[in-house]
Amino acid sequence: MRIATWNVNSVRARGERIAAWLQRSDADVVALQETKCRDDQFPMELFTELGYEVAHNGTSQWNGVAIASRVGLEDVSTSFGQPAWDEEAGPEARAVAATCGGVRVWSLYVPNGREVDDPHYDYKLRWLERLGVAGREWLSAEPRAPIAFCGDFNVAPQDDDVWDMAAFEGKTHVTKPERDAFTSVLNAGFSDVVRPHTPGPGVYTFWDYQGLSFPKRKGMRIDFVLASPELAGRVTGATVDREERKGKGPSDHAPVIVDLD
DNA sequence: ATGGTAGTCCCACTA
Repeated sequence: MRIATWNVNSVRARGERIAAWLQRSDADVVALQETKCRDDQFPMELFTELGYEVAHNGTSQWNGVAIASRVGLEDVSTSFGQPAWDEEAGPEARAVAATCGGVRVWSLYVPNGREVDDPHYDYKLRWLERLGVAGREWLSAEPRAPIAFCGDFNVAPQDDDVWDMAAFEGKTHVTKPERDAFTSVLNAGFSDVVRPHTPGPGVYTFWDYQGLSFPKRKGMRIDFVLASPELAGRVTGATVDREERKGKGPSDHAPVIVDLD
């Protein structure tokens, strides 16, 4: 089975590329982030025509996450107890889960902290820490559960995960609290199953649209597949599809692909 | 040549 995660930066603006990529990549399950639309605006036919079922969580032009699967899609959920930015409005559309081919897949779009002194930074930390707590609870109840946390974590956990640490002085994505919050998810029993197959430095999943970042290789590795122990043991390979960042109208993120036994 | 982006509820905000 092949699973993937991809921040598409608008599913409507990138329909043609996404359909072409699905056929080229041969992914069985793909977790999408930043669909940037409501459920009623989601281009469902694009996926159903290719044999995928879709679970989408989108409430506005912001955020939006989905799972497309051609190996089944059961027990859809949008909550792991995550905090809301606005408690009255409820949680933002940043999480959706489904059981696909026996694997519990989560598509996650971790809040962008904006600036270290912005309230969104604390929101980001709380959101990630709650993910770790939820993961720990699930594995405590079922240690052999095959669970994949797929998504855009908006954290570069190691210095090798950005092109130049000096450029991140005082910036988000690389601060110790963010890295500690990311580590809290790892400590709950999840591991980055992509890095062993894509050693750095210089392997990234995101390149800003601004300033010719992609040709200059100024990228960041912020998109991950974090697997429970049972699932991690089934991983046979992983790649970052940086070719997808090229050409006309790419997302600013590349798809990340994991192969399972 | 020393700046050059792209998405959205369209021109202000998000990333």
